[in-house]
Amino acid sequence: MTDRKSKANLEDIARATGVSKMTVSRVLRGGSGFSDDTRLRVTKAAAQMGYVPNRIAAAFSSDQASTLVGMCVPRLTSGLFGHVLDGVDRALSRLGYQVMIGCNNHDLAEEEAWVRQVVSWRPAGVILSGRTHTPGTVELLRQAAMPVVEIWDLTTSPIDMSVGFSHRDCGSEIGQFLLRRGRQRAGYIGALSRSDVMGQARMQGFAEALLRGGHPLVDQEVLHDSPGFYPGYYGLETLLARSPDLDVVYFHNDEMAIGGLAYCQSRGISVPADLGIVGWGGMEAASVLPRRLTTTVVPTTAIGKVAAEALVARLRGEAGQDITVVPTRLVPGETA
Amino acid sequence: MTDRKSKANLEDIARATGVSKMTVSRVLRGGSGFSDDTRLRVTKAAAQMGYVPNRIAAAFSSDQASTLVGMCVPRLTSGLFGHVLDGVDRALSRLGYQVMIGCNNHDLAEEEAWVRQVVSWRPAGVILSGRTHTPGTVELLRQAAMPVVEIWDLTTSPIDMSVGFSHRDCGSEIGQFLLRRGRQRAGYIGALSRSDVMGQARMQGFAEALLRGGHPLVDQEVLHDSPGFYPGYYGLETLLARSPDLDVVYFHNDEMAIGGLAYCQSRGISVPADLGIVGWGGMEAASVLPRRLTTTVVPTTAIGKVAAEALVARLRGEAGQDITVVPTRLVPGETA
DNA sequence: AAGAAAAAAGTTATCGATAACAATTCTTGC
DNA sequence: GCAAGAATTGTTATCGATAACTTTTTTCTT
Repeated sequence: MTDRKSKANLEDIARATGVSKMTVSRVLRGGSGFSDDTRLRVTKAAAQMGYVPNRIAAAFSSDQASTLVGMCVPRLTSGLFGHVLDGVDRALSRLGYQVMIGCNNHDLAEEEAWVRQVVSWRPAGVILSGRTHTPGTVELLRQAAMPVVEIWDLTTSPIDMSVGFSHRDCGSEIGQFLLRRGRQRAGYIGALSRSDVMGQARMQGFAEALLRGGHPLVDQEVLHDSPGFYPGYYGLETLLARSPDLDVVYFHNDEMAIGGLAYCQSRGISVPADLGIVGWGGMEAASVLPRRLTTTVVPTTAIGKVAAEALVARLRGEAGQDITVVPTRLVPGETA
Repeated sequence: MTDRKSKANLEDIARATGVSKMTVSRVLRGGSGFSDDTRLRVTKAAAQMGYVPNRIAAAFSSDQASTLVGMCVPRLTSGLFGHVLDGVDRALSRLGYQVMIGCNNHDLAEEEAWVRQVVSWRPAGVILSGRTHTPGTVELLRQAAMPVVEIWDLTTSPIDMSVGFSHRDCGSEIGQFLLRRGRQRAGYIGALSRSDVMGQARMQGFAEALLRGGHPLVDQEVLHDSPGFYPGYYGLETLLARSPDLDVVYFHNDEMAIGGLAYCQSRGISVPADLGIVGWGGMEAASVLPRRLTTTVVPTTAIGKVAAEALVARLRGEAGQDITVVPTRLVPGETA
């Protein structure tokens, strides 16, 4: 049974065991410098008194002791980032760290506000999404002098470390793939125009590949909306009204592409014969459609895991690379 | 330009401004008890020196000051919980709180381990998923004496507060609906049998409603797998092999139901004529299928938001109800 | 068995902010 | 102009754990 008193501390245990606070601290942290007999008595007393360590006090007394890691994603409702978060959380919680989340809604100012909050918790490290940040964000992180991992969009000049892949290359790869398949009049449907740097990078890589192949991008429709099914549906409607002769459309992501597929079905447009549909991301739903979606599968969980491990390696002073490529995979599917 | 020194503290600002630490603290916390002149000088100096408050120290010096809230979900990769998390994070970050996440993989022992970690951070409050917890979890939370919100599955005897709906009622409502539609030979496909208490509650409510209506559940297939598309696909295959005469199948969730739909399509089973398909959850993908899935839509974001607000209201000593029902909505769809 | 080395345990100072209380400076009414 | 009260500012103790250092005890070695 636990003690009535709501919070026992090291001193209480020390008193109960007849040793000093310091010895209790050493035992409970599992170091060395105490006898087996002492260890048994201390651990027993701690358990009996329902001792819950005070990490606030521990982190306060020693900067090294923080087991907090901040993790910021653009959207919490995206299936992809849920998997990234899962990869991060699994890796970190196994190693005794706790994850503080943040969501910046694809807004760099919101990201800075979040970083300011999280840095005030003196975390062991921070994981950010994307390679673009405000100067204030960068300054805050540099001052804090802790490991920082930028994930998702690879950068060759990270604040500290970078784990991910090139969005530009994703777009470029799809462009080349479509040219090889004989597509000549491609369109693009995007979302979140102002703020989504990474979607833009894919589009640029796509457009450049098409241009190099001699069949430049015919038209694009960029919605000021979140990238979901309905924007995909109505985006395609708008785009085709303007450019009915397209033979393939590259979407911002799988959800929008599935919306596009729904539009084609509703209008009797045959996919891929009349129109090719290509997504991005590799959401699970895309793989059980009647026709498997042509898309780029992103190794979400792996990115989270690798980022977490890189961060911890840095904390432990182990050698590791600053930049880790986690490659994506083009899945041909049956829609293009 | 920020100062060279990596971390300025209250004392540095006090020295630079010629006032006491306490006055600086008061100004930066935006209370009262200082002149406009002082406020200006202090805020200016703080900005110039790149002061980042130390929340560890603040939380340490006063138990009231923690702005940390723990939030534990069964799975981070579920589309539904991503929305719940989003609702929680939006509400809390707006009010100046930070969210520490956890994932228990539908395992109560993992939940207890997480609670032990999070309580050691002396958070302002905790949000858990589900109404079932280990005695250790309950004891830890009671000792910690802080607001606790149990979400997702409503309970009339919460540890502290409960926000959600009844899973049993969800199942029951679907059962009654199907009976009204003339279905008489229903099956059920579940997942995660041992640990998912909430899925079990839906199944029980479903089975009871069918029994009361005079057409008891014919067969069920419960997979020891995560509830995804493929388990839905193969689960239906197994179930129909055993009980080919079913006229409707209730799935653990929408993802599995969509997998089931894919199976029907591949085998030429006409939905809903030959077989009705019913899901649960209301994932976005379900609403853009060629045939809109019959399902129960769960107000995910709202639950997160209401839970966060209830927690903060409790922290502020405002009156509020301990139990809040956030109703689900049966969407008839076209698959049953 | 003495001395050296190793192991075990204790002491003291400290991290940065805040609560509670004390002291000082400003108003204001008469 | 002066006391009373309000507004502003300062002082001291404290939260719980840990680092760094010191002291005591045990274990070896020869």
